[in-house]
Formats: sequence, C-alpha cells, structure tokens
Amino acid sequence: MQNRSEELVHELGRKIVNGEYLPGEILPKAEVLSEMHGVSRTVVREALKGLATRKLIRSNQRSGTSVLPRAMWQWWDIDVLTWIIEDENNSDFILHLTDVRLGLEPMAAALAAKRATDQDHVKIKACFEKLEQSVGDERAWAKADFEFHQSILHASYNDLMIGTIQSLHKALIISREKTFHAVKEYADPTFDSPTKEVLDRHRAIYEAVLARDEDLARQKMTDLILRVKRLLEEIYVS
Amino acid sequence: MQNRSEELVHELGRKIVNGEYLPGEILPKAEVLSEMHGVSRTVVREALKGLATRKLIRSNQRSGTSVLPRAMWQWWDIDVLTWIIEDENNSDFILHLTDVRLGLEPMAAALAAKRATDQDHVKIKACFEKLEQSVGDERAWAKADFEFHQSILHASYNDLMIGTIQSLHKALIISREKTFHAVKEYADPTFDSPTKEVLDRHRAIYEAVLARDEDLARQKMTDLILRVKRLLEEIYVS
DNA sequence: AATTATTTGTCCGTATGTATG
DNA sequence: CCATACATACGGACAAATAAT
Repeated sequence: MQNRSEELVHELGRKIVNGEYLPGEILPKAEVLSEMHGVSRTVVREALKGLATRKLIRSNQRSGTSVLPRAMWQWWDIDVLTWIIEDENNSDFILHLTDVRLGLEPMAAALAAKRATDQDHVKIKACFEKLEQSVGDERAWAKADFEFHQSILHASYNDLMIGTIQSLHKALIISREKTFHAVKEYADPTFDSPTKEVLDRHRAIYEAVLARDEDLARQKMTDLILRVKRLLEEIYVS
Repeated sequence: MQNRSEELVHELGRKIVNGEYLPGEILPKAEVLSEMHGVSRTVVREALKGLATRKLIRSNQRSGTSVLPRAMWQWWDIDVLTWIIEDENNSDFILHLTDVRLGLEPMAAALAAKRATDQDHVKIKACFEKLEQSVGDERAWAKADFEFHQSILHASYNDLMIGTIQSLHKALIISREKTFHAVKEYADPTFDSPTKEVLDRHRAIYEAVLARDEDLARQKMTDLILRVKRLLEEIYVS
C-alpha cells in the first residue's frame, strides 16, 4: 500500500464487498470516517473518489454517500476482483470467472490463429518448447504456461481482449494463492498441472494456431478450459 | 458532469486516450494543472485519483505523474470506453468490441438456457412478444431489443458476465450515437434492425433458451452477432 | 413555497515525506 | 549526504446542493 488513501480504499472496499456495508446503505459522513480512521478529511475524500470510480459508491450532497448495487460495480478492476476472491462468501466466484474465461480465451485463440504474424509464430513456438521442457517442474511450468498463453493472447491483436484476459489471469493467480493452503488435498485446477497429458492439450492449441486453423484453435482451447471447469465443479459443487 | 473534479477527469482522460499525453510522458505537476484549469490543487488531486484508479496514470513522489501504457488501462470503465469510442483514431474499436461480444454473449445465452428458472422463462417470453409487436418501429424495437437481451442475460446468473456485457452494450449505444449522423447512408448495424428476418433470428434464440438447449442457444446467438460483425466489416474495412 | 439543516464540494496555506541527482 | 522537486497530508473555512420542515 502506497499511501493512506489507498489503504482506506482497501479497508472500505473490503467492507462493502463482504457486506458490512450493504447496497443502499449510507456510509458515515466524511468527517466521521476521518475520525474513525485517524486521517484527514482530504484523505477520506480521495479514498471515496477511488471507490466512486470503481462504482462501489456514489456521493450526493446532503444525502451522503451510499453503496451502489452489485450490478454497477466495476468487476474488472483488479482490486475489486481481489476483494471478492478474498471474501469467503464468494467462494464460487471462481466458477463464474471460468465461464467468462470459457467465452473469451477460445475466441482469443481463434483470433490468434487468424492474425498471428510470422514473428508471432516464432514467439509462440519458443514458448511451447519452453513448456515441453518444463513437464514435471511445478515452478518452471507455471512460468512457461503463463508465457505460452500470453504469446497467443498477444497475437489476437485486440487490446480489449488482451486487457480483459490479463485481468482474468491475475484474478486466477490471486485465487490460487488463497486456496493454496486451504485445499491441500486437491491439486488446484485453476492453473494447468505440469503433466504429459496437459502438455498434449497445449500442443493441440499450439499446432492449431500455427496451422491458422481458427475453429480448431477455438475448440482445443475450449477443451483445455473445460477440463479446468470440471475439476473446479468437483471441488465446489460437491 | 457533476463536479469540477469529474470535469477534469474527462478532460485529461480524453487527452490521454487520444494521444495528446503519450504513455511514459510526465503530466504537468499538480500546481500547474491547477492553474491551467482554474481549479484548486484539491480538485486536481481528486481528478488524478480518478485517472489513477482507471490505470491511465501513476503518481510518484519526486518524479511526478506519468501516463501508463495502454495495456494497463481499465478498458471496461464506462468513461474510458467513451473516450476511446469518441476518439477518431479508434474507429475500428467497435470491431474489437464485437469480437469480445462474440465470445461472451453466446456463452451467456448458453448459461441462460441451462439456468433459467420458470420465472425467467415467463419474463423472456414476455420480452420476445414485445419484440414481435415492435417490428417496423425503430424506437420501440430498440427498447424491446435491449430488454429482450437483458432478460436472457439476467438468467445467466453470473454477475461478472452480466456486468461485462452491460458495459459492452453501453459502449455500443455510445458508438451508435456517435456514428448516427456520420454514417447516414448505412444503417448502423451495431444494433439489430426491426425487420422480420432479424426477428426470426431472435425467435431462434428465444426458443432455444426456453427449450433449455444450451448448444443451440449459443449457436443462434453467435449467428445473430456474426451478422452484425459482417455488416460492420463492410463499413470499416473497406 | 420558502427556510433551514446537513452533507458533500471546493479552496488555500502550510507542513511533511520521499526519491533523484 | 545534501539540495531539490515533486507528491502526500493536514486543518479550517466557505460554497453549493438538496432533504426535511
């Protein structure tokens, strides 16, 4: 945390997400918040601005600042994602994320198959070979896996898609860190495991992209994420 | 615009998006911005907080406030979307949006087919009948169309998906307002037109969702958006 | 319909913190 | 280690909007 207003943003943001302040509720007025947290009113105002930008609250003169309904929140803000994932009440949020992932990543793969330049192909090939060499090594795999997906994502040449999927991956990493200790008995399916079988799934994607076969790339990426989804459902639904 | 800091956010945000301030560049210091725009430092600071939350800038003590690379921007923030769409240099952004849409909306339709309750079915049916009655009436259709898609979206029961697609639709509306006068000779394909043929496409989606046929719902929604995409490509690529 | 009370919005003067050269 | 230049933080005042009376 860099400064006091950022701190306060996190503190209040967390309380809103986990329901200590409910949608529709009025927050204590700025002066009171200032006393409650031992900071100046300036800091409180800047913190509220931060939450207002994320559409968690709205300020009105005289009537105070109220919590907005969930439907208005800026879900893709990395801090909002973090607060939601860290909140115990949203343990199934990772399943919702996976459904969005299932919509976007196969599309990104299809776009990459269509638009990748020769340079992109070289890069993707290099990343896949790194992946091949990482089978069995948990740490090396995690890094190579990230970069492999990144190389394909970049070749989609769609900034909006890239930004969204990057946020999505960040959220998965946060979720992973959180469940790492909690669910030791299961391997965390959020990220791919460094086995031969999973490598072959990546190979299928890799080959489809290089072959410029959009539909196949889409299909193989779907297969990969569906496998994750099924493992997640085993854990959470049961 | 509600207050001066919001105004300033828009003014600076626009300048960053359209390249008047480039990534890496250092903004004038708070005191100077304050003079330039005739507002106090407090207002400037709150505005900068707003831009920092959107990841357009980052403030550092001593080195000043710099513009962040596009890859870090919060693309789904409605204001960022607005600035990008309004900027002439991003006229093809709507195509990028459509690709994302093509990933998400068919997935949402599939989820709706899977998860819709009986109540949802009633709602969706009512919305479709409104749509049927609106054929030929541009204004009535636009409203009914919006609500039809909304009713299906809601039945996906995925807050993240709902929030994202809602932002997407808002962006399409903004884009429509912008191109409305600019491209008179073409009908704007961003939204569906109130013809019998398009109605039938909606009917196919509607029937698939009520029949709880996930794959068919996905497919029919894909068909609908692909039609839009092709029309858009005719306009922008040529 | 006018007045008042309450809360956010705005301003400014000053002081402190922090990274850079 | 010092000087500089910037952001960060504080407090007290007044303005503006709007809900309640």
